[in-house]
Amino acid sequence: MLIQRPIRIEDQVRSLLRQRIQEKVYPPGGRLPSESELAQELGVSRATVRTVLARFAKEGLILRKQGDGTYINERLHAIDTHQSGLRDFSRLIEANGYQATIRTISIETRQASPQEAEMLAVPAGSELLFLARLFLADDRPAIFATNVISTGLLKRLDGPFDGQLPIHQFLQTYCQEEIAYLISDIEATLAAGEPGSLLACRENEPLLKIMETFYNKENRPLLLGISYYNYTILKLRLIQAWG
Amino acid sequence: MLIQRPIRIEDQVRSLLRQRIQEKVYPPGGRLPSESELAQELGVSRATVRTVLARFAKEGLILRKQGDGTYINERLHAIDTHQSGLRDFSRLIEANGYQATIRTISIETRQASPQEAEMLAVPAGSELLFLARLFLADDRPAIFATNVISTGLLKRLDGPFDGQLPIHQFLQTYCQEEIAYLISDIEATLAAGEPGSLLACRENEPLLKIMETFYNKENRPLLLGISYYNYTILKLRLIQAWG
DNA sequence: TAGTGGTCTAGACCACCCT
DNA sequence: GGGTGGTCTAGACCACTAC
Repeated sequence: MLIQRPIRIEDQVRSLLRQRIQEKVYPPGGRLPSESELAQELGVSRATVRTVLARFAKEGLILRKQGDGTYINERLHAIDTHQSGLRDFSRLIEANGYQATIRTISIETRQASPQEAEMLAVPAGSELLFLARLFLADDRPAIFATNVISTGLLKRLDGPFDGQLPIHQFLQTYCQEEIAYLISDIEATLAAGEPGSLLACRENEPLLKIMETFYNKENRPLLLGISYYNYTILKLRLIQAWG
Repeated sequence: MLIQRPIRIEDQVRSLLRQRIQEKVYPPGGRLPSESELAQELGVSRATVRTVLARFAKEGLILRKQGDGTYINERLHAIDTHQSGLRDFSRLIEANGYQATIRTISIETRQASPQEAEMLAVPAGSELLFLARLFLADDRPAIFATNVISTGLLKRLDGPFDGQLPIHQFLQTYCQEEIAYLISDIEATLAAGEPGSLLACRENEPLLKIMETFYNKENRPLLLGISYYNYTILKLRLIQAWG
């Protein structure tokens, strides 16, 4: 039996089909079996297959044609379609074919600025944990990322904190908090100061600057992030399906 | 009867609920009626209501809590959650509370560069239609956008072409082509030359540069776009829901 | 315990594309 | 005509939260 109960069937179907696409069991550019065939083969309902395929279509991984069939997007079957560029830098770096390493620049506490206090909805001057990390792609500095979080959210105030964790896992591990959504503002800026030197940029070289706020389901702001991309090493690439 | 047949029920439900949220029939931050109640009120199945709500949740417009209810995200109920920043500039400008106007800088034909020819999958030196437009927010230049398309796709070779159309409508109108998906690469650059002067930037001011390729369902590249954002006027803001 | 959203099924009918 | 994806329904059961 390919599909078994306790785990969500939808997840199993998604993993299985993604794996088959990546391993080219279904040839790039070729056609997938029909929804009914897949449902029958896996012993699940057509509706379940459809929710998985709908998600793939939204990522651009497959192209669906009414009255014809479902085709694998050969242009995207190799690249990362998860918008990881805005949430998991290690994964983004590895998806681009590099070895990802994380260097922790600093983990320290300090007081919130008025602006930080407002964005995090904490009293002015509250204590914040400040985390600065450098992400390297094959040992070349690619992204400099800083995060701040109210120490009031931490379940343990004493370290050590694992600087290798993706930020959403950091929140899970140390705060038992789940991210519901995030807002990203993207700007351009000139290399200068710490980001410039850590990313080994020439003076006044343009950099991408991304400011993020993470919220949980109660709509409470959990975390702020400011990241600097050296886009000459790493593309910030977004895929969007229409409709 | 609130919901009627010929038009897709899902679309009607989506429009209706979006309208109610925007008009604060359901108060910001408050709770929506349950799925069953909505289904009953509108005379549709719960599954249909759920597909609409799932989409809203992905846009971050609502927050869903199992065992509790569905809540309106007051933080986002006012702002545009459609990622229009990467596909419909007029809409983006208006969503930010400005008056949007489009100034056509040029519409002309020229030969494809080798790189353009490769990206559009046309023979080197093919004839391209080149379109340059400036988007103004309350008369302040905000986005300079250029597009190139193979003239081979045009159903009518002679103009005039309507420069006020969003680019996907341009493709529908003049090429009878539908966009299936697009790939956007985001970079930072320094203001210089035409983009710099049209956007009224100081020399060497940093700008966002977005390079886009649009494809149809047959995975054929239709159109290239290069856009320059003056992000001091307009934020490039992306919302992403987790999961 | 009652009510909510989350998962999953089985099946109907439609619109569309191919040959 | 036969097969495909697109839309929609009715209903079952589960996991979770509030009370």
